[in-house]
Amino acid sequence: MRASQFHLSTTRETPNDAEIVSHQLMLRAGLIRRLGSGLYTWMPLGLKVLRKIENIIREEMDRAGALEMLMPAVQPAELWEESGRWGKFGPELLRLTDRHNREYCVGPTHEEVITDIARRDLKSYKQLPLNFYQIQTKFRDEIRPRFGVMRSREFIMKDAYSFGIDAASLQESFDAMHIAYCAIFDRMGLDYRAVEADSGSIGGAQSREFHVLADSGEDAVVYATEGDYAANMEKAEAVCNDPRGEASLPMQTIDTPNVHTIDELAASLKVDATQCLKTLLVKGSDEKVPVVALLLRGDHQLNEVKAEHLPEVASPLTMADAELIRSTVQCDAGSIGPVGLNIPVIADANAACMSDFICGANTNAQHLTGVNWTRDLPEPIVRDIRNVIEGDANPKGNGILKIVRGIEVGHIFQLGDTYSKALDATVLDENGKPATLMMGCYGIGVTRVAAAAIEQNNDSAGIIWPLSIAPFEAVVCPVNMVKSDAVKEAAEKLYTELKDAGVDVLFDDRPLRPGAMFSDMELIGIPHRFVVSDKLLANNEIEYRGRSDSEASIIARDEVLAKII
RNA sequence: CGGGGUAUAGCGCAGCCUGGUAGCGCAUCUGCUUUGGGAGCAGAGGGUCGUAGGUUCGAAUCCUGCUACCCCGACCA
Repeated sequence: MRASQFHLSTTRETPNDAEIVSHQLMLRAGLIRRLGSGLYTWMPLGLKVLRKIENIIREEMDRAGALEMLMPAVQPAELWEESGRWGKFGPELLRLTDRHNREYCVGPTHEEVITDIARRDLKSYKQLPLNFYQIQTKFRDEIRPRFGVMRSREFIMKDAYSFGIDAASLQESFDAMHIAYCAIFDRMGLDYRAVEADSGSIGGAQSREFHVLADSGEDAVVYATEGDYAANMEKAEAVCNDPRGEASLPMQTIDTPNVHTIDELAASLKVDATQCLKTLLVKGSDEKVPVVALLLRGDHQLNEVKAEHLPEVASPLTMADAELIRSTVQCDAGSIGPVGLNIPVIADANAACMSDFICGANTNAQHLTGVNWTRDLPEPIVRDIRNVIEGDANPKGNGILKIVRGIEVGHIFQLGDTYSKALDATVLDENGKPATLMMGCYGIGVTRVAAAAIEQNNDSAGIIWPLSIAPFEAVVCPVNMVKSDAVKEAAEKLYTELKDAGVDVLFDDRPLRPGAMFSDMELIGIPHRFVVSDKLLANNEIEYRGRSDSEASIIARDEVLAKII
């Protein structure tokens, strides 16, 4: 491709509403243009990147035996009513009405459609297992789109859905996808982790998220320093190996005026937050237990997903409001404690192994010190309800937990029979009896991968594309071609040679000064750069510089192909 | 949804307080010179100042409504 005919459109200045580096660089390099909130046009240069990402995904999905198809973006409401999601899905589902007043949504995902296909098309266990996928535009009306295509409303996703006769078959499909995903992200040259994720309300089902590691990531990824344990924050298991200390202090009531938070409590008593116990009141799961107390060590944070899964706790998790707190403990939030409570008390393991601790006295402006389990209050129910913190013990063995930031680019998940049951998708099994299909779903955010790759690979000059997803693999930069026929001829020849060798090469034939040309090519992140100039030609040489090399090197003209093939 | 902010040329901004008919940098176009790290000089084009109304002799500027966009928050015991 010749740059003069490719509409490269780079800018030196950064648009002021771009917060993170990938968004800034994508705009500056001319990969994308914003149309509206969370809506982006992919320019020719950006589309080349998307196509390369898609092709890698396609090749690996095909290799894993999945079949590509294409479903409609707009879906009838009836299907969603059948699955029960028309009512459950919140405002992020974009709903619309056609001229006949029939209701539709723009698909944020395609479980309903694919399950509908399956129930109509699949009749026998002999047709299984199957895995269908598509690469298609989705729409989710995000509360707050941000970070460019990282969290946009319209985005391109690869979604796949597997169908098996039983749980074992589902597990096989799931494992095959796990392998395929690793192959995909390996080929893209990304630093990523596959982590255990919360599997929602479906018990026993497996769920893995694939995160590209980057400091700007929106998710916390937890991994163990020894062994291969890795999980996201919702799922990461918090364990407590510390023994409970002996009770050494008597329980005392102290006045604590103007103390409402753990920080204030620790500061006023000059103790560590780890000595304080935090009591949270949440709504219970039924009318008989309207309120449940959740206990955490002062420095720990509640994990809402874990709490929500507890049978005693209402789902979705709802914090008790001021009125409910008043009627339960006769004091305000900030002075609540577990001593003398006659509601279910659920403590995190670390909270349950505290001794001589400090907590609210259930009277405003008072706290208790020297509190001890068994002696002063009954043993609590112990459950994992907190977020892990850096340095926690590895729940699966030796070592400790570390926390890094990640960008979720893929998710594989065992759906089981949730949708197949709701939509009655069955096939006949070996005994001629109807069997409900076991489904898995597997997503990759195609557009997000592009942003994540930049987030992970950039420097002050611009993007540093991994070779496999770079818009061009190499660029030929002639110096002062307008004046030198020799340079023009040599550059044309090099360009043709690279092209004929199968290299996706850009020929920067624009009449630019070298500085401007180099800056542009670095901004858009082309991995290999070859410079042709009169001086170099005199010695039959070419200058080569890899995008992440600190310096250029001079190579012989006939070493060019060997350099990159 | 709550709070804050912005809207002036393609992009980044000034002008607004104190009303008098719009300017700077980058980009664009023309010419000449220049050509190994975002060139110099000379010239040119481009804006219903988000939108609707109000005040005024006169509004980018003051007032009101609307719209769009951005940021922060939605863990508090």
